[in-house]
Amino acid sequence: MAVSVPELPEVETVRMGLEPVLEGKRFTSVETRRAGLRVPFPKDFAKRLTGHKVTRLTRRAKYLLAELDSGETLVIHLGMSGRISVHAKGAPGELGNYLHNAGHSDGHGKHDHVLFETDAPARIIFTDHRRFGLMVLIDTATLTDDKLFKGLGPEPLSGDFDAKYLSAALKGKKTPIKSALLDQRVVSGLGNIYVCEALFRASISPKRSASKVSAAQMAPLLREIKAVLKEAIKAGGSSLRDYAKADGELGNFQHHFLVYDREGEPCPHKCGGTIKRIVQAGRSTFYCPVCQK
DNA sequence: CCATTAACCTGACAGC
DNA sequence: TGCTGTCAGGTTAATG
Repeated sequence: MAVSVPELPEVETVRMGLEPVLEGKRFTSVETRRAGLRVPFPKDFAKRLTGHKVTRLTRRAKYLLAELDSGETLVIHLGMSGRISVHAKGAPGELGNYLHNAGHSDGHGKHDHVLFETDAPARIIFTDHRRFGLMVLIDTATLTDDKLFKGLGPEPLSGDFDAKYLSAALKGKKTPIKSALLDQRVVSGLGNIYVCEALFRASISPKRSASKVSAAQMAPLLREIKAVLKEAIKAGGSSLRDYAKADGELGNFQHHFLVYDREGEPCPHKCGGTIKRIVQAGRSTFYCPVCQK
């Protein structure tokens, strides 16, 4: 299966993998290989990072947040194809079991756009062949007011994302439930793949109008969204431990999905249906027309 | 205000 | 072999 696009669980996996080489560590050098990604790098980007310590590494939606002791936060979005790999600066293996050595990359690959070195001592390479990613620096004090974060819906794994909230958020929305769940203002962090998977698991048709998701369907929908994300995060954690033993990179996710990219295959619910692919709002949707109502 | 669509970008792949 | 065209999807600006 192809390497998938980073959604919430993948970003969380990257966060978990980066934590040991970033949290409490100081940037000793930062190098950019181009003017920017989806947006230009901030003014004096390297200068504003170098010498500063990462006090916390967190995640909001699909954004990684590296809080610095300078009062700024480094915000990283992986876009569609962003990958992060961690390498030893010296001899292989000297970093211990938190090293995820991508092996094949020396940081001079065609799409290696940003190199961070820390006093871990580790070299962190940001690779993004399609450059839909983003890196900005934002004042930590006003981070939540920033336009990137201001309109974001609740974290799907938080207690705020419950039946009461979701019913209200979907009320009056004529757009299909599939599109509504991709809207980061409704809930943040879901992408095309996990929305397809959650709707399948909850047996809800992606074509159903958002406002017409019944009260009875709300609980399964919430449960399956949370479950599929948790399972993917768990799988990501396992893969991190595997990568510590073998070559790999943070973000090289190869999950197994029930319906995504399975057009023409029999429905895994064994309802006799066949997985169909349709396009909604310009995105592929995979679902079972028989058991998703 | 709301909903839909195109644009950004490059690698992979199908078809000729 | 190599060309051309299409597709993938997170986010956002533009359009209806």
